[in-house]
Amino acid sequence: MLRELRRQVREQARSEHASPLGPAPQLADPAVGPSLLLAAQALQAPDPLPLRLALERAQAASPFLATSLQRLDAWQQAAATSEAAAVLVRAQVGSGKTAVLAHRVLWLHQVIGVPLEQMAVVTFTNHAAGQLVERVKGLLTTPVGPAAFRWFGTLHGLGRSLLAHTLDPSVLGWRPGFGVLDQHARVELWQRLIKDHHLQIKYANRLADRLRKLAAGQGAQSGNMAKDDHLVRLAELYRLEKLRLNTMDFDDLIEFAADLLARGQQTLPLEALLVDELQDCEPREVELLWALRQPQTRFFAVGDPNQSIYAWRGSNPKLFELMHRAWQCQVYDLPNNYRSTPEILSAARGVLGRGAGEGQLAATRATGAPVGIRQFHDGHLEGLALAERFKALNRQGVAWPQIAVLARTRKQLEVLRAVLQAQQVPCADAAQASWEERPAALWLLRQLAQLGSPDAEVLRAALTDAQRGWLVGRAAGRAALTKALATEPGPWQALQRLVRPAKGKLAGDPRDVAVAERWLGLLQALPETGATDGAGLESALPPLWLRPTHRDYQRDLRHVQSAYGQLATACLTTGAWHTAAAAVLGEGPRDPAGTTASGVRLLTLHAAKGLEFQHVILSGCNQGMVPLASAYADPLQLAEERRLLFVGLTRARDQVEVTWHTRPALPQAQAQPSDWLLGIPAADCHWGDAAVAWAQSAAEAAPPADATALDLPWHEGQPVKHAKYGAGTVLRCDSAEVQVDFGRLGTKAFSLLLCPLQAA
DNA sequence: TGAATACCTATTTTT
DNA sequence: TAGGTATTCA
Repeated sequence: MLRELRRQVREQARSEHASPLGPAPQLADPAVGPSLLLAAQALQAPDPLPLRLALERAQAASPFLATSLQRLDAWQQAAATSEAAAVLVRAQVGSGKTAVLAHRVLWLHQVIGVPLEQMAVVTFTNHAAGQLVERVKGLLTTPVGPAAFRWFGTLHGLGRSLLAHTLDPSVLGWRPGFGVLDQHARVELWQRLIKDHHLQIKYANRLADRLRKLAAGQGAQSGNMAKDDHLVRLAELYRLEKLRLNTMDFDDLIEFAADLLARGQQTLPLEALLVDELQDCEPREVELLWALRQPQTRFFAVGDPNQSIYAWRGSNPKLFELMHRAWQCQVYDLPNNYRSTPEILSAARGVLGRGAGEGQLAATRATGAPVGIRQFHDGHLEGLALAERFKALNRQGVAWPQIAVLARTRKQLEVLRAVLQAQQVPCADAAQASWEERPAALWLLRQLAQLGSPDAEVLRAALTDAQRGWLVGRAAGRAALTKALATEPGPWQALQRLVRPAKGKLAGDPRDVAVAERWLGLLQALPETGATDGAGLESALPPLWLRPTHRDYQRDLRHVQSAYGQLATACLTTGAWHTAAAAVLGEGPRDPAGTTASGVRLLTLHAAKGLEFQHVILSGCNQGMVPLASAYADPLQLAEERRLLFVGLTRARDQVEVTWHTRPALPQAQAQPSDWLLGIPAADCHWGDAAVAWAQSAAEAAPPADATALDLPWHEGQPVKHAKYGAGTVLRCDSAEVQVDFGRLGTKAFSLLLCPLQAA
């Protein structure tokens, strides 16, 4: 029976992952909601008698715990003190699930007598695990050492810990003391293998995705490939190389641990298994949970199917139901939201539509302000308005970190971040900021760091790099470059020959050649100007090495300029280019002025999960962004987009404002607000002056005069000066960008935010 | 070798 | 809709 259900879960998870089109077999319409079965059981209010008995037991074991339990509501108490061996807690948003989880740990430990060392408590992030441990420590009357929490952490952490200390990975060929490859090291290893073994890999930019699909048995074909490439060989080489280096990647930690446990060679002394955010577990993580649980292991999982937003990564929105059936779990509900105002919760329910089915989300707070819905011309103008709003809030005593701006994509946030910073609003660092997320800047810094000791191979790689080294390559033809590199004594000579061919005629687009020449000059100058001070640096580097027509040009430009600034600072202390670049690479990206750890938070809807703020702006909720236009192809995806908006709205304690743009910057977005905003009950929201604007939206193609006259700093025909290009004339200016004609030097575009122009 | 054509994908991310 | 990649054609 169990085996059969387990197979079902696995198959289902896989099939949903494999083909997001079409619902999995045997399942009801996902939009109907998580599980009517679960809902029916959970509707009954907790019986007071067992609660009283439970509190008495707690009192006998630990008066401190009993006091703390009494501060919970009846639903929370019932879940935390359940006598059932397997418990599922369906926690509505903001209903105190972390408190319940912490109290459950204490209940099991102090009342049932389970040693902390024999509990595995699994969270989704290390941050969440840390918070939980702190909470548990706060409920303990006697201090315990860190060893007690050896199995508190993420599933990856647990897998690693088990493989290192409890299980025997030598069965699989790995030795004790194995290392772990992070995402970046993994990519570098692939690249090295491809190079060393002369592998032909197509769609190399989608390599991770292709390898994952291959591992899932979905074949090696991709895109419009007619013939196989060396992907299968790469996968095998990668496996062998990991063995040789005695390292595992993140996926291996989960998979190997589950595999070894399933073989049953070692049995864990695991008395209790507690899981947070169950709805987000991926198939291989579910496998590990299954392998972890022994017959005697008490199981306790908390989650909210309404907040399942990772199905695209493989998590199964039906996991609650499947677990419930497989392990005959007792189900508890936490219906009371202690976070948000009734208006916010009503709006959140509204956007969930039919998916909210059970209607058990109950508000406990006093009435607040309605949800505001406002439109702006675009992200830039919204940013300016938000800056004033945030400053006013801050003057009224709202701390910066109590304000958050949420958007569907990171690209939307970048615009807002730039404007807010330009307006001196402190913004918190982007979560997980790393150079890996800034490929253009990373590439530049790497080249500079390497140039201290020019190495022909490094330079060759730089110049022929498919994504970033395109300039020189295109100016002369990449094949010609490769040939030149092979025939000339060194890369410098090869470059020179290409940029200035013997006949004296420049090859390729003159603009490309001009930039290539600048590059050449820069590269040649670098070793000599190693001691350049920071002051001259920014003007010494060409800002145009990126392709202006590239989709990510503005983003890359910002990143590169930010990296220049950091490099300039580093040069002041370390002196030489290459050491400064290496230092900057090591310290990670620091955004320019205005960025602090305690500023306004700008987050994607996904990244905002699990957080809460006093004031929340949901920015750019245009039709086509929320939901993303592509989600319409698949009802499962569409349901997930609804949950995503639900998550966004419910981050707010006091106030939410939803905004949309009459001139959205991204092509997928339409010039109208998301349809789903209409699901918000009229009593709970306030549509700015949108009614008017909406009616006008058809006439938007030619924006009204007052929209174009919005305090733009430059106007058509205005003479301007630029430090490098000299005198020019403004061709065009919108709220984002100004285009200037510099005559012989051609036309340049500048972002208004970083605009180095002066009026002539 | 280079140009033209065909096809696919776009977004979200922890460890 | 556009931009990137593979493939085909000249």
